[in-house]
Amino acid sequence: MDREPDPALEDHRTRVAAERRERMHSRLVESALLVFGQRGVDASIIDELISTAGVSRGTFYNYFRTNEDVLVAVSVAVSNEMLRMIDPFAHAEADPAARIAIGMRLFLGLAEEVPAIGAFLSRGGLRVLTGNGLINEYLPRDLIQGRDSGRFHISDVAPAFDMVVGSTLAALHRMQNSALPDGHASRLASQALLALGLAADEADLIAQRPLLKLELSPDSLLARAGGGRK
Amino acid sequence: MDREPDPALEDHRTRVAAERRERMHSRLVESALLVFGQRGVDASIIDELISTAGVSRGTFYNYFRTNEDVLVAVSVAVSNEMLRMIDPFAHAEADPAARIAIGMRLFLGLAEEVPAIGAFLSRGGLRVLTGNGLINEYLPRDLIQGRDSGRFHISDVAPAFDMVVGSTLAALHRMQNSALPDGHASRLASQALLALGLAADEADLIAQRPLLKLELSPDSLLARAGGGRK
Amino acid sequence: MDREPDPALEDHRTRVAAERRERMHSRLVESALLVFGQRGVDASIIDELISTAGVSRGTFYNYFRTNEDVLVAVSVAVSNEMLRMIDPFAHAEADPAARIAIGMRLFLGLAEEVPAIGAFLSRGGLRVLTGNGLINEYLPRDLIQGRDSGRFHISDVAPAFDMVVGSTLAALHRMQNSALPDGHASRLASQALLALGLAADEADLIAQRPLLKLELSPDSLLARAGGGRK
Amino acid sequence: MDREPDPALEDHRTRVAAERRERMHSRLVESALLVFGQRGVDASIIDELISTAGVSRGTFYNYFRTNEDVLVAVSVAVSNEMLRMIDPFAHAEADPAARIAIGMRLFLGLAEEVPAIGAFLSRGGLRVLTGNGLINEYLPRDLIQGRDSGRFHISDVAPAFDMVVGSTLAALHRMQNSALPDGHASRLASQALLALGLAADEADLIAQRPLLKLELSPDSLLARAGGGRK
DNA sequence: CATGAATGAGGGTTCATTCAT
DNA sequence: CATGAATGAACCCTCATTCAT
Repeated sequence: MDREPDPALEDHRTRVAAERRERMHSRLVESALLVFGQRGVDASIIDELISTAGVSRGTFYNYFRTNEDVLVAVSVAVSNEMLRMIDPFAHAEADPAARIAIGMRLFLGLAEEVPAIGAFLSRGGLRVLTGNGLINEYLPRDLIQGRDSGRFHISDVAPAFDMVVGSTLAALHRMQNSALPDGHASRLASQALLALGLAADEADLIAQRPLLKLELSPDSLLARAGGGRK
Repeated sequence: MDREPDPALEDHRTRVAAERRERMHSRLVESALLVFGQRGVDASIIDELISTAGVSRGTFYNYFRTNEDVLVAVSVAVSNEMLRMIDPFAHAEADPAARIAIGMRLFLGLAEEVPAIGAFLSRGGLRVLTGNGLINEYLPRDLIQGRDSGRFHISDVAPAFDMVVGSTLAALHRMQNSALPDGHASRLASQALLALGLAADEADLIAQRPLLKLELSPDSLLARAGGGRK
Repeated sequence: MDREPDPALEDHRTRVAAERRERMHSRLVESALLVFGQRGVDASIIDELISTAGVSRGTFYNYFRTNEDVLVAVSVAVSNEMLRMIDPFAHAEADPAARIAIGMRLFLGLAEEVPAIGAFLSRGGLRVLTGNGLINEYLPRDLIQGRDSGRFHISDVAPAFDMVVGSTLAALHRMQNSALPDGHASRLASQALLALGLAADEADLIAQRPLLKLELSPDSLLARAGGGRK
Repeated sequence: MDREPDPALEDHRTRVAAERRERMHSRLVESALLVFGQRGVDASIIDELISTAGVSRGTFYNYFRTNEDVLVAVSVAVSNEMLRMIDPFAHAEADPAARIAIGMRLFLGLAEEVPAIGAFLSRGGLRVLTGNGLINEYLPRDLIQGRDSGRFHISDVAPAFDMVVGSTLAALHRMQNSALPDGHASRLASQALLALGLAADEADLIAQRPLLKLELSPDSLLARAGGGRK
């Protein structure tokens, strides 16, 4: 007799509402990814974002408070998605050299496959790339493992990190003007392995191993953001 | 009060006026360098620029038309100044490997010595760095020479360019948060030489050669922009 | 699950629903009183009101339609509550002079006792005070009675009304910055009686009569709004 | 030969610029006075202000930064103007009783003469009235002088202050709905003098003395804000 | 050429109100 | 009835650019 009975109904309502919120959040993040890629990560995007996403001004403020908030959300989402794509392949390898080479190549491959991601990361540069764990977790771990196991001949992790990340980013930047020539990513990876102390023939071998084509799961941010297209 | 042509006087006037214009232009570029370094190359800077330079709004528009104009002017000025500092040392070397190692180290050294330059280039990233000939002219030439002479073992210039520039920029970015550890630049250069195909002991040898301290000529942009300390 | 009219049950349901409505309405009015007191009667309060009351946006609109609606409801509620407190004491007096003095003093006493009320009335000013019958009914009646009986020497009710109400409101305003000094209300009342034509010694006598402490009934708006302290 | 000669020209420029600034400031304050009077002192006025003043949005921000800034500026300007009008008359009187009566009557007279001022002060209430020295300086001084000289029989200045200010403000509020009846201000003043301890016949005599009509100097804020009109 | 007031487009933010669940 | 996401009108504020002096 007293109000609000039916806990099942409550649950249902709650769940449905949470899902709706989640979907709207994704929609905004997707649109933001596109806009940041086109206009740069420092641009004032709210107007263009809401028109791209087709929502009202007020809705934006129900999810984010500032431009910076959005940038962080997009960075995190991109970071998660890329790791989700790359990690399975990288972790199939026991050799840190192979993991690094595969990581570089898949990273550039994804950026090429999904231009929105490429543009976003290129515009964001090191600020976005090293600011949200996209790379900060896995790469140092691999470098340390390689050094400690004698696989790499490096006295210090930091310059090696700079070299791997910087090389990749420079190639990503190059890609924004014109498609990378065939083999660019492989050659970049091969150079990186050389720099880490591998012998030339082994570096080439590892960096040129055939790579499985990534499958974008159709509900991922990457797929929705225009993947498989151009 | 009445005009008497007097060609000599005319000339003098013209010359003085041109010098005044030149000084004001430099003053604006210097201020812009500082502001871009603090607020990023995409920031709206005119207000802060004119207050830093201590000139009026109208004066600014007598020298530049847009924000982008200023960015280009600063990029060119920085590029010229850095080349002017680095080139004499690099050109003393016949070996392209040594030139590249010296270039990377001096570049990072200058950025450390003159924080305004470091901040500006870090903020500007590849867009500024590769957009104004700062590096586009000298580095490819060295890479080609090294490849053709058999000094480098690279099949393609582009990945090598990406590696050298990207590594350096990543280190520059790292420097913005905390001073580079001793030897970081040398190790980075050594890695780069390794990647270009030099043997490890030679790469180390070249990358660790003692470096003369750069002298900032006191009227250079770099010196005025706060070099030598801060 | 199927409907069976059962009139008794119907009545019960109806009654319970009405009580629930009533309680929610009171809760909203209380919260609004607090918020108006803190932020001013012209502030946009809905957001803060619903969070203070702990209800949803939609619930608010089940009870009120506009900001102004709420202000009216609060004014009426405050008006009713204050009259309910003050009237018994005032009506125990036959002398209109005594009634006015007691009214002023109790009014200020209540505002001091229940800061939320004081803040609300001070923020609302004459607009709230003279807009909802809080005073419009009783004070003119007393002034007319006093004039007609020869107790007051006033030629016109309006200036006397302005004097009584204005004085009290100014004191209320003063109270918002720091507690009134002892005797302030009494002296104010004494002045008012003087102005109405009483002799000085009689005015003092009446205005300084000891006053019973008001008891806030615990379910009143005043008590719930933080009365009895702060 | 060197730039920027002619100090006379400089002076002229500077002076002209300062005058222009001054005029624009006045124009904005005038418009703000009107808008505050119509919409209340808590209203968001910038949009309406700039359209009333016929200036651009940016111009507003060249002179004020916030709504509150404008309110302060208007309060100060009104305060200054009113004092400038009233003071000469009040200071012609040696008797503090006469000064207070004249002050109350001229204040109300001005508010009636210049509806914009009346509306502004009524909307602003005690906050504006006692927040900017409009009254805080002169009234307490007169009250103290009257008390110390034995002219007034008051034990405390504060309640007397509240009575004078509160009465006047209540009358000002009344005036916003309909013109004050003839003699309202005089009767109010007479009551105030009674309350301060004067005898009834003397209070009446002083409060009913004929009053010179105020002359609004044509360049004053008051005149420009619609004085002499309705 | 230098100055700085004025401009107004562009973007940011709040908040009363609606409505599907 | 209660809920809270979505809406969009109405504000607020900045800043590149122009122009009279």
